[in-house]
Amino acid sequence: MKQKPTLKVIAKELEVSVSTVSKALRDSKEISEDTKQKVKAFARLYNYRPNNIALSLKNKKTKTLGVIIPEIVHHFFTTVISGIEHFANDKGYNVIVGLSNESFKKEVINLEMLANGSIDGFIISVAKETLSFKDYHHLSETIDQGIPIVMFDRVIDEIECDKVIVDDVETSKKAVQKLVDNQCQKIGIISTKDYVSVGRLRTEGYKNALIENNISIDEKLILKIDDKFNSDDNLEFLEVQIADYINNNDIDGVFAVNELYAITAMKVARQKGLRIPEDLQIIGFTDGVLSKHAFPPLTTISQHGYEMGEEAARLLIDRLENVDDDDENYKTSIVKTEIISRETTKF
Amino acid sequence: MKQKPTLKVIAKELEVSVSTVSKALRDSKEISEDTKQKVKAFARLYNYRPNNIALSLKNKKTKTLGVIIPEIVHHFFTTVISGIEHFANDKGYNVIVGLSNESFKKEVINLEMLANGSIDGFIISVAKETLSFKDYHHLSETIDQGIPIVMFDRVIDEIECDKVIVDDVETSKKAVQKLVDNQCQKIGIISTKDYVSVGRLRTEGYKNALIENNISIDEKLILKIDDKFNSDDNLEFLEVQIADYINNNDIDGVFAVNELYAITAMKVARQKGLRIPEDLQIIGFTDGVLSKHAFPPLTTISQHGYEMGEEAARLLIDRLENVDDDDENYKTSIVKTEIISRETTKF
DNA sequence: TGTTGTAGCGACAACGTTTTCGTGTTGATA
DNA sequence: TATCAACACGAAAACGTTGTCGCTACAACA
Repeated sequence: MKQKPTLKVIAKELEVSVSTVSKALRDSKEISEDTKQKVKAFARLYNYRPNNIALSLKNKKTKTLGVIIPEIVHHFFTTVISGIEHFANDKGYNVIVGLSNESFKKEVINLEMLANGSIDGFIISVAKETLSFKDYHHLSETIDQGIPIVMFDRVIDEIECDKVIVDDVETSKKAVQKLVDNQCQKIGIISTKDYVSVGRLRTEGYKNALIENNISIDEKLILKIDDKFNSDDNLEFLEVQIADYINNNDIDGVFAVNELYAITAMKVARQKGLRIPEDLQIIGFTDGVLSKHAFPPLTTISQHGYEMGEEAARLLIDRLENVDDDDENYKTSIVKTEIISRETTKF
Repeated sequence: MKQKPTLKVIAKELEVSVSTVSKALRDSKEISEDTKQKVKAFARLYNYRPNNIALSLKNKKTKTLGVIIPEIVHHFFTTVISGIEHFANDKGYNVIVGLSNESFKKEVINLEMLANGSIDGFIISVAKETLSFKDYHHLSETIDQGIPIVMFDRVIDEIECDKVIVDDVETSKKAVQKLVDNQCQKIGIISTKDYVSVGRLRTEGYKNALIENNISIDEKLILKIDDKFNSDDNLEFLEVQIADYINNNDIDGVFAVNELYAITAMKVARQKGLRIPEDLQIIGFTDGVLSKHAFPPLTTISQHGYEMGEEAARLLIDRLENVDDDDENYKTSIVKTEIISRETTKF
């Protein structure tokens, strides 16, 4: 087992000082070509690499980004992480991932664990519990300590920071408009409780579309699912709620605010003997593997998670590397969405 | 913006020495109750937290695990990460994620980037490219430097380290046996090229099952897909290959070594007018969202990714925290699998 | 009174870097 | 020969911690 060599051991071996070695390796012109060659050869031979931790301590920068998300077993989040990783790695940053599991407490713990010097900044999508508790002290304190945060997807208006979102209202409106254009007479929405910002906004878009088409809003057609926590656990409960909803409202078009709701609606409809898209047209939000491989393939709205991730990383790194100039003027990037027409809509 | 206080500023403020502050906070009995109270109160007030980086440097431990996987947009890997995260966090470790994108070069870069002090050990599932190149120097060098590695899923026999796998051969045999028991007459397998260890092993299990049932092995029924890189890009190519295969062999049972292959086979079969499971029974390896929500829901083998992640983290942390005693006796954990019978098989 | 013990605290080194500043040796110049 | 710049290198500080050691003051003891 070869231990990693340090400057010190190289220095001792070559009978020069630590500073000389350091300078030689960084090609300082203070050092003669001769010594440089010797030091570099030796370093190469022993595969010297500067210790990141020591550099972090010295530079007060870790070149590491902390990403905190509700859950990782979720296609949208993984695409976002991919985007973050890609951009960050390109810029020489590492990514450290924390999972909140939709729990406020875990979110706080994760944040605190990483805020003690381990990372330079955060990219975060807040937990549902945090949203429902409306307790954001951990976030504002972190920002207060000079650690920048970029929020994406699930975002908090009250907190001032960079944000990356899709235009939920406008996008949802477009989706519902598509259903209207496709001759749907009775259009419903399967959404979340209002404390989840994206659910609220998408419902708003749904309403806007109806209003613009002079269709009256029927609150019975608005289903707000309450899945506070991990959705996988209460899959059956979800199915029951959606079955109830579909059985009690003879809708012929439905807009679901996420993939799972859409797929479940499809399943329930099939059990009820409805043909898709003839009897019921469905559009889901968030394009994931499920939508693509569903039968029939689901018409969805693509959020471009990868691009969101890249953009979030870009905003964060920009802020980290230009601390001085544009302080405090926070941006919120809106990444564009796209309707991917597949087979659960007539067109 | 409040900067994080350090021991030094607390010391200056309280007019004591840095060591006194450090000791007071760690409840050393060298310090009088009086001073302890004062220091602690002050620290609480200013929300003092020790700087992780400084601790890492001092202790030569980062309490961070590096996880390197081929891609994150993949349900199996995300469940593994969940398991790792959970166990690691419980033990006070953080997790830093690197993506190889199935590329040898990126795997090496990621490894080197993290091996310079940033992490205490690795958990890795190697890239397909690495497997096909058979170039493992980066892995052996890392181990040589005293940084332990735990491999999972895609594993390299030649490298000595802890490993977490499923018993691919035995599990696949069971799956194929199920098809035999379900009266399938002509059973095929959709696998990967042999350099992917899991593909090779699963094919072996397939053959074993046939041999045990005195069924002769027909190489034409063994399809070895060559998707060297990211599977999402050449989805169509995949479909063509599988369509060719299904159209040219009138199989009535097929075992696919992963979820995507199984789903694609189902799609192709449907297009051909085959009824599932009446005309064709399908079993997939790796239980993911796709299988669960497919239509009809897919019978699969669950790999228990979460448990694999936990086990990998356990092995790694065990090794990190007991460096002295059981050096060099590497374990390979085999986590058990389970056939989840859904609707693509008759029983 | 002199010795010993101990409570309470500070100085310092160490972890591995980078960087500033100083210093000794050379060779050229006045 | 004295002065000075250029060159090549070393010493030391700094980042924030922890732990060892040493020091002082005072109390207890012989």
